[in-house]
Amino acid sequence: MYTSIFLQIIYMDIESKKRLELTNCLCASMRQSSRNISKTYNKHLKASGEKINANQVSILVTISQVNDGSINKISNLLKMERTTLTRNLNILKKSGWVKLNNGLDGRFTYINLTEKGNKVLSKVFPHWSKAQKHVKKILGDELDLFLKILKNINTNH
Amino acid sequence: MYTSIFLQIIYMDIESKKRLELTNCLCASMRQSSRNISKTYNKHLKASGEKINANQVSILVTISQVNDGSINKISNLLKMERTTLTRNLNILKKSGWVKLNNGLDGRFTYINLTEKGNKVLSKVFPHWSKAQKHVKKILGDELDLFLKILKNINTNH
DNA sequence: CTAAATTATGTGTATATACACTTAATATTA
DNA sequence: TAATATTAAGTGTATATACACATAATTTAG
Repeated sequence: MYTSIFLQIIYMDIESKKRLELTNCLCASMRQSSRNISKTYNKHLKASGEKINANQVSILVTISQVNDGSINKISNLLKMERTTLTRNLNILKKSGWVKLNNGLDGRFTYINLTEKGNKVLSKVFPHWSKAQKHVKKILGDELDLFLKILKNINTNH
Repeated sequence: MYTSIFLQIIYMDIESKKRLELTNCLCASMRQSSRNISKTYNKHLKASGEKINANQVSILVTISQVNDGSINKISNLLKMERTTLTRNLNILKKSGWVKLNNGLDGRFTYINLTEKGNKVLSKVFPHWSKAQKHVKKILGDELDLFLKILKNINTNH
Protein backbone atom coordinates (compact mmCIF):
# COMPACT_ATOMS: atom_id res chain seq x y z
CA MET A 1 0.00 0.00 0.00
CA TYR A 2 2.63 2.54 1.05
CA THR A 3 4.95 1.30 -1.69
CA SER A 4 2.23 1.86 -4.22
CA ILE A 5 1.67 5.41 -3.09
CA PHE A 6 5.40 6.10 -3.05
CA LEU A 7 5.82 4.91 -6.61
CA GLN A 8 2.82 6.96 -7.64
CA ILE A 9 4.46 10.08 -6.24
CA ILE A 10 7.69 9.48 -8.12
CA TYR A 11 5.72 8.88 -11.31
CA MET A 12 3.83 12.13 -10.84
CA ASP A 13 7.06 14.09 -10.33
CA ILE A 14 8.48 12.96 -13.62
CA GLU A 15 5.27 13.79 -15.43
CA SER A 16 5.14 17.22 -13.83
CA LYS A 17 8.64 17.91 -15.05
CA LYS A 18 7.69 16.99 -18.59
CA ARG A 19 4.54 19.04 -18.37
CA LEU A 20 6.47 22.07 -17.18
CA GLU A 21 8.81 21.82 -20.13
CA LEU A 22 5.95 21.27 -22.56
CA THR A 23 4.14 24.36 -21.33
CA ASN A 24 7.07 26.48 -22.50
CA CYS A 25 6.79 25.30 -26.09
CA LEU A 26 8.45 27.74 -28.46
CA CYS A 27 6.29 26.50 -31.30
CA ALA A 28 3.07 27.15 -29.40
CA SER A 29 4.23 30.64 -28.38
CA MET A 30 5.20 31.39 -31.94
CA ARG A 31 1.87 30.22 -33.34
CA GLN A 32 0.06 32.23 -30.72
CA SER A 33 1.96 35.38 -31.58
CA SER A 34 1.40 34.75 -35.24
CA ARG A 35 -2.34 34.49 -34.68
CA ASN A 36 -2.36 37.67 -32.59
CA ILE A 37 -0.37 39.75 -35.03
CA SER A 38 -2.36 38.44 -37.98
CA LYS A 39 -5.55 39.44 -36.24
CA THR A 40 -4.28 42.98 -35.72
CA TYR A 41 -3.38 43.39 -39.38
CA ASN A 42 -6.61 41.85 -40.57
CA LYS A 43 -8.71 44.13 -38.39
CA HIS A 44 -6.98 47.19 -39.82
CA LEU A 45 -7.28 45.87 -43.36
CA LYS A 46 -10.97 45.29 -42.88
CA ALA A 47 -11.38 49.01 -42.27
CA SER A 48 -10.22 49.59 -45.85
CA GLY A 49 -13.49 48.14 -47.07
CA GLU A 50 -11.66 45.63 -49.24
CA LYS A 51 -12.12 41.92 -48.62
CA ILE A 52 -8.40 41.27 -48.23
CA ASN A 53 -6.16 39.98 -45.47
CA ALA A 54 -2.52 40.33 -44.44
CA ASN A 55 -1.44 37.10 -46.05
CA GLN A 56 -2.95 38.09 -49.37
CA VAL A 57 -1.31 41.51 -49.20
CA SER A 58 2.12 39.94 -48.75
CA ILE A 59 1.56 37.61 -51.68
CA LEU A 60 0.44 40.47 -53.91
CA VAL A 61 3.45 42.55 -52.92
CA THR A 62 5.83 39.74 -53.73
CA ILE A 63 4.18 39.19 -57.09
CA SER A 64 4.42 42.92 -57.80
CA GLN A 65 8.18 42.77 -57.34
CA VAL A 66 8.75 40.14 -60.01
CA ASN A 67 7.77 40.13 -63.66
CA ASP A 68 6.31 36.86 -64.88
CA GLY A 69 7.36 35.03 -61.73
CA SER A 70 6.57 31.33 -61.69
CA ILE A 71 4.76 29.60 -58.86
CA ASN A 72 8.02 28.04 -57.71
CA LYS A 73 9.77 31.39 -57.78
CA ILE A 74 7.10 33.23 -55.83
CA SER A 75 6.72 30.42 -53.32
CA ASN A 76 10.48 30.47 -52.75
CA LEU A 77 10.49 34.21 -52.20
CA LEU A 78 7.60 33.91 -49.75
CA LYS A 79 9.06 30.74 -48.21
CA MET A 80 5.59 29.33 -48.53
CA GLU A 81 4.76 25.78 -49.56
CA ARG A 82 4.23 25.73 -53.29
CA THR A 83 0.92 23.93 -52.93
CA THR A 84 -0.21 26.45 -50.35
CA LEU A 85 0.58 29.26 -52.73
CA THR A 86 -1.31 27.51 -55.52
CA ARG A 87 -4.46 27.50 -53.40
CA ASN A 88 -3.95 31.10 -52.32
CA LEU A 89 -3.42 32.19 -55.91
CA ASN A 90 -6.77 30.75 -56.93
CA ILE A 91 -8.45 33.02 -54.41
CA LEU A 92 -6.50 36.08 -55.56
CA LYS A 93 -7.40 35.19 -59.13
CA LYS A 94 -11.09 35.02 -58.26
CA SER A 95 -10.81 38.52 -56.82
CA GLY A 96 -9.21 39.67 -60.07
CA TRP A 97 -5.97 40.79 -58.43
CA VAL A 98 -3.61 38.44 -60.26
CA LYS A 99 -3.42 36.94 -63.71
CA LEU A 100 -1.88 33.55 -64.51
CA ASN A 101 -0.47 32.91 -67.98
CA ASN A 102 1.26 30.09 -69.78
CA GLY A 103 4.46 30.77 -71.70
CA LEU A 104 6.49 28.97 -74.33
CA ASP A 105 7.58 26.36 -71.82
CA GLY A 106 4.24 24.76 -71.09
CA ARG A 107 5.28 23.72 -67.63
CA PHE A 108 5.45 27.23 -66.24
CA THR A 109 2.72 29.46 -64.97
CA TYR A 110 3.62 33.12 -65.13
CA ILE A 111 2.09 35.25 -62.43
CA ASN A 112 1.45 38.97 -62.63
CA LEU A 113 -0.52 41.57 -60.75
CA THR A 114 -3.51 43.04 -62.57
CA GLU A 115 -4.35 46.72 -62.63
CA LYS A 116 -7.01 45.92 -60.06
CA GLY A 117 -4.39 44.18 -57.93
CA ASN A 118 -2.18 47.23 -58.06
CA LYS A 119 -5.03 49.47 -57.08
CA VAL A 120 -6.05 47.37 -54.13
CA LEU A 121 -2.50 47.44 -52.80
CA SER A 122 -2.45 51.22 -52.97
CA LYS A 123 -5.84 51.43 -51.35
CA VAL A 124 -5.07 49.18 -48.40
CA PHE A 125 -1.55 50.50 -47.85
CA PRO A 126 -2.46 53.13 -45.23
CA HIS A 127 -4.44 50.55 -43.25
CA TRP A 128 -1.64 48.04 -43.44
CA SER A 129 0.67 50.82 -42.30
CA LYS A 130 -1.40 51.50 -39.21
CA ALA A 131 -1.24 47.85 -38.24
CA GLN A 132 2.51 47.79 -38.79
CA LYS A 133 2.88 50.86 -36.58
CA HIS A 134 0.72 49.27 -33.90
CA VAL A 135 2.88 46.17 -33.75
CA LYS A 136 6.08 48.20 -33.86
CA LYS A 137 4.82 50.15 -30.87
CA ILE A 138 4.26 46.94 -28.94
CA LEU A 139 7.78 45.79 -29.78
CA GLY A 140 9.26 49.15 -28.82
CA ASP A 141 13.01 49.11 -28.37
CA GLU A 142 13.19 45.43 -29.16
CA LEU A 143 11.98 45.89 -32.74
CA ASP A 144 15.36 45.64 -34.45
CA LEU A 145 16.48 42.65 -32.45
CA PHE A 146 13.16 40.97 -33.05
CA LEU A 147 13.50 41.48 -36.80
CA LYS A 148 17.03 40.10 -36.63
CA ILE A 149 15.85 37.01 -34.79
CA LEU A 150 12.98 36.38 -37.21
CA LYS A 151 15.39 36.75 -40.11
CA ASN A 152 17.70 34.28 -38.41
CA ILE A 153 14.86 31.79 -37.99
CA ASN A 154 13.68 32.27 -41.55
CA THR A 155 17.10 31.63 -43.01
CA ASN A 156 18.19 28.74 -40.80
CA HIS A 157 15.34 26.38 -41.46
CA MET B 1 6.53 63.85 -73.81
CA TYR B 2 9.24 64.63 -71.28
CA THR B 3 6.66 65.80 -68.81
CA SER B 4 4.86 62.50 -69.13
CA ILE B 5 8.04 60.53 -68.47
CA PHE B 6 8.86 62.78 -65.55
CA LEU B 7 5.48 62.27 -63.94
CA GLN B 8 5.76 58.57 -64.54
CA ILE B 9 9.04 58.49 -62.64
CA ILE B 10 7.57 60.32 -59.68
CA TYR B 11 4.61 57.96 -59.62
CA MET B 12 6.92 54.97 -59.69
CA ASP B 13 8.98 56.37 -56.83
CA ILE B 14 6.00 56.68 -54.55
CA GLU B 15 4.89 53.14 -55.40
CA SER B 16 8.41 51.85 -54.82
CA LYS B 17 8.41 53.45 -51.42
CA LYS B 18 5.17 51.72 -50.50
CA ARG B 19 6.44 48.44 -51.87
CA LEU B 20 9.62 48.71 -49.85
CA GLU B 21 7.62 49.21 -46.69
CA LEU B 22 5.24 46.41 -47.54
CA THR B 23 8.09 43.98 -48.10
CA ASN B 24 9.14 44.42 -44.49
CA CYS B 25 5.80 43.29 -43.16
CA LEU B 26 6.08 42.11 -39.58
CA CYS B 27 3.00 39.97 -39.99
CA ALA B 28 4.42 38.16 -43.01
CA SER B 29 7.74 37.57 -41.24
CA MET B 30 5.94 36.29 -38.20
CA ARG B 31 3.78 33.91 -40.21
CA GLN B 32 6.83 32.69 -42.08
CA SER B 33 8.71 31.97 -38.87
CA SER B 34 5.66 30.28 -37.45
CA ARG B 35 5.46 28.00 -40.46
CA ASN B 36 9.16 27.20 -40.26
CA ILE B 37 9.19 26.42 -36.57
CA SER B 38 6.00 24.39 -36.82
CA LYS B 39 7.58 22.34 -39.58
CA THR B 40 10.61 21.56 -37.42
CA TYR B 41 8.47 20.37 -34.52
CA ASN B 42 6.19 18.35 -36.76
CA LYS B 43 9.10 16.59 -38.43
CA HIS B 44 10.50 15.55 -35.07
CA LEU B 45 7.08 14.47 -33.82
CA LYS B 46 6.58 12.36 -36.92
CA ALA B 47 9.61 10.32 -35.88
CA SER B 48 7.69 9.24 -32.79
CA GLY B 49 5.45 7.13 -34.98
CA GLU B 50 2.36 8.85 -33.59
CA LYS B 51 0.08 10.80 -35.90
CA ILE B 52 0.29 13.98 -33.86
CA ASN B 53 1.50 17.52 -34.48
CA ALA B 54 2.87 20.39 -32.41
CA ASN B 55 -0.43 22.19 -32.17
CA GLN B 56 -2.17 19.09 -30.88
CA VAL B 57 0.57 18.50 -28.33
CA SER B 58 0.14 21.99 -26.92
CA ILE B 59 -3.62 21.56 -26.67
CA LEU B 60 -3.24 18.22 -24.88
CA VAL B 61 -0.73 19.71 -22.46
CA THR B 62 -3.04 22.57 -21.60
CA ILE B 63 -5.93 20.18 -21.05
CA SER B 64 -3.71 18.05 -18.82
CA GLN B 65 -3.11 21.03 -16.56
CA VAL B 66 -6.77 21.64 -15.82
CA ASN B 67 -9.40 19.34 -14.41
CA ASP B 68 -12.74 19.52 -16.18
CA GLY B 69 -11.78 22.64 -18.07
CA SER B 70 -14.49 24.09 -20.27
CA ILE B 71 -13.98 24.98 -23.91
CA ASN B 72 -13.95 28.66 -23.01
CA LYS B 73 -11.41 28.09 -20.28
CA ILE B 74 -9.04 26.04 -22.41
CA SER B 75 -9.35 28.40 -25.37
CA ASN B 76 -8.52 31.32 -23.09
CA LEU B 77 -5.46 29.55 -21.74
CA LEU B 78 -4.29 28.74 -25.25
CA LYS B 79 -5.34 32.16 -26.53
CA MET B 80 -6.94 30.31 -29.36
CA GLU B 81 -10.30 31.15 -30.94
CA ARG B 82 -12.97 29.15 -29.19
CA THR B 83 -14.38 27.89 -32.47
CA THR B 84 -10.90 26.87 -33.61
CA LEU B 85 -10.45 24.88 -30.44
CA THR B 86 -13.83 23.22 -30.93
CA ARG B 87 -12.72 21.92 -34.32
CA ASN B 88 -9.33 20.82 -32.98
CA LEU B 89 -10.97 19.02 -30.08
CA ASN B 90 -13.07 16.93 -32.45
CA ILE B 91 -9.88 15.63 -34.03
CA LEU B 92 -8.28 14.87 -30.66
CA LYS B 93 -11.49 13.11 -29.65
CA LYS B 94 -11.40 10.93 -32.76
CA SER B 95 -7.86 9.89 -31.81
CA GLY B 96 -9.11 9.00 -28.33
CA TRP B 97 -6.83 11.44 -26.56
CA VAL B 98 -9.50 13.58 -24.95
CA LYS B 99 -12.95 13.02 -23.52
CA LEU B 100 -15.75 15.57 -23.49
CA ASN B 101 -18.46 15.40 -20.81
CA ASN B 102 -21.52 17.36 -19.84
CA GLY B 103 -22.02 18.41 -16.24
CA LEU B 104 -24.92 19.65 -14.15
CA ASP B 105 -24.93 22.94 -16.01
CA GLY B 106 -25.92 21.74 -19.42
CA ARG B 107 -24.16 24.61 -21.16
CA PHE B 108 -20.69 23.47 -20.25
CA THR B 109 -18.52 20.86 -21.89
CA TYR B 110 -15.90 19.47 -19.55
CA ILE B 111 -12.68 18.43 -21.20
CA ASN B 112 -10.22 15.88 -19.86
CA LEU B 113 -7.28 13.90 -21.14
CA THR B 114 -7.80 10.16 -21.50
CA GLU B 115 -5.29 7.55 -20.40
CA LYS B 116 -4.38 7.21 -24.05
CA GLY B 117 -3.88 10.96 -24.25
CA ASN B 118 -1.53 10.85 -21.28
CA LYS B 119 0.43 8.03 -22.83
CA VAL B 120 0.84 9.75 -26.17
CA LEU B 121 2.20 12.84 -24.43
CA SER B 122 4.80 10.76 -22.62
CA LYS B 123 5.70 8.95 -25.81
CA VAL B 124 6.20 12.02 -27.96
CA PHE B 125 7.90 14.07 -25.27
CA PRO B 126 11.49 13.18 -26.23
CA HIS B 127 10.81 14.04 -29.86
CA TRP B 128 9.17 17.30 -28.93
CA SER B 129 12.21 17.96 -26.74
CA LYS B 130 14.61 17.49 -29.65
CA ALA B 131 12.67 19.99 -31.73
CA GLN B 132 12.67 22.47 -28.85
CA LYS B 133 16.44 22.07 -28.49
CA HIS B 134 16.91 22.56 -32.21
CA VAL B 135 15.02 25.84 -32.20
CA LYS B 136 16.76 26.98 -29.02
CA LYS B 137 20.08 26.37 -30.73
CA ILE B 138 19.05 28.56 -33.65
CA LEU B 139 18.04 31.32 -31.26
CA GLY B 140 21.26 31.00 -29.29
CA ASP B 141 21.96 33.89 -26.95
CA GLU B 142 18.80 35.66 -28.02
CA LEU B 143 16.52 32.95 -26.62
CA ASP B 144 15.54 34.72 -23.41
CA LEU B 145 14.91 38.04 -25.08
CA PHE B 146 12.93 36.32 -27.80
CA LEU B 147 10.73 34.61 -25.21
CA LYS B 148 10.26 37.93 -23.48
CA ILE B 149 9.19 39.58 -26.73
CA LEU B 150 6.75 36.81 -27.61
CA LYS B 151 5.27 37.03 -24.13
CA ASN B 152 4.93 40.76 -24.60
CA ILE B 153 3.13 40.26 -27.91
CA ASN B 154 0.89 37.58 -26.49
CA THR B 155 -0.23 39.70 -23.55
CA ASN B 156 -0.65 43.04 -25.35
CA HIS B 157 -3.09 41.98 -28.01
C1' DC C 1 15.53 9.98 -82.10
C1' DT C 2 13.40 7.53 -78.21
C1' DA C 3 13.29 6.09 -73.38
C1' DA C 4 14.27 7.80 -68.97
C1' DA C 5 15.03 11.58 -65.87
C1' DT C 6 13.90 16.08 -64.47
C1' DT C 7 11.02 19.99 -63.73
C1' DA C 8 6.74 22.57 -62.79
C1' DT C 9 2.52 22.24 -61.33
C1' DG C 10 -2.03 20.30 -59.79
C1' DT C 11 -5.05 17.38 -56.72
C1' DG C 12 -6.68 14.60 -52.66
C1' DT C 13 -6.87 14.80 -48.08
C1' DA C 14 -6.35 16.43 -43.46
C1' DT C 15 -5.72 19.95 -40.20
C1' DA C 16 -5.71 25.12 -38.52
C1' DT C 17 -7.85 29.44 -38.29
C1' DA C 18 -11.55 32.88 -37.62
C1' DC C 19 -15.74 35.52 -38.38
C1' DA C 20 -20.79 35.65 -38.48
C1' DC C 21 -24.61 33.49 -37.11
C1' DT C 22 -27.36 30.05 -34.46
C1' DT C 23 -28.87 27.26 -30.65
C1' DA C 24 -29.44 25.60 -26.11
C1' DA C 25 -29.17 26.23 -21.26
C1' DT C 26 -29.22 29.07 -17.34
C1' DA C 27 -29.80 33.42 -14.83
C1' DT C 28 -32.16 37.69 -14.16
C1' DT C 29 -35.82 40.84 -14.06
C1' DA C 30 -40.43 42.67 -14.16
C1' DT D 1 -43.52 32.84 -12.85
C1' DA D 2 -43.00 34.41 -17.64
C1' DA D 3 -40.27 37.29 -20.56
C1' DT D 4 -35.71 38.75 -21.28
C1' DA D 5 -30.78 38.70 -20.89
C1' DT D 6 -26.67 36.24 -20.50
C1' DT D 7 -23.63 32.49 -21.15
C1' DA D 8 -21.50 28.43 -23.48
C1' DA D 9 -21.02 26.16 -27.29
C1' DG D 10 -21.91 24.62 -32.21
C1' DT D 11 -22.30 25.41 -37.35
C1' DG D 12 -21.68 27.61 -42.03
C1' DT D 13 -18.41 29.40 -44.67
C1' DA D 14 -13.99 30.93 -46.25
C1' DT D 15 -9.15 30.94 -46.11
C1' DA D 16 -4.28 28.90 -44.77
C1' DT D 17 -1.28 25.16 -44.47
C1' DA D 18 1.24 20.98 -45.87
C1' DC D 19 2.14 16.22 -47.13
C1' DA D 20 1.65 12.47 -50.46
C1' DC D 21 0.70 11.46 -54.84
C1' DA D 22 -0.36 12.35 -59.83
C1' DT D 23 0.33 14.56 -64.28
C1' DA D 24 2.11 17.05 -68.02
C1' DA D 25 5.93 19.25 -70.35
C1' DT D 26 10.69 19.47 -71.23
C1' DT D 27 15.41 17.91 -71.04
C1' DT D 28 18.86 14.48 -71.15
C1' DA D 29 21.11 10.14 -71.92
C1' DG D 30 21.96 6.26 -74.76
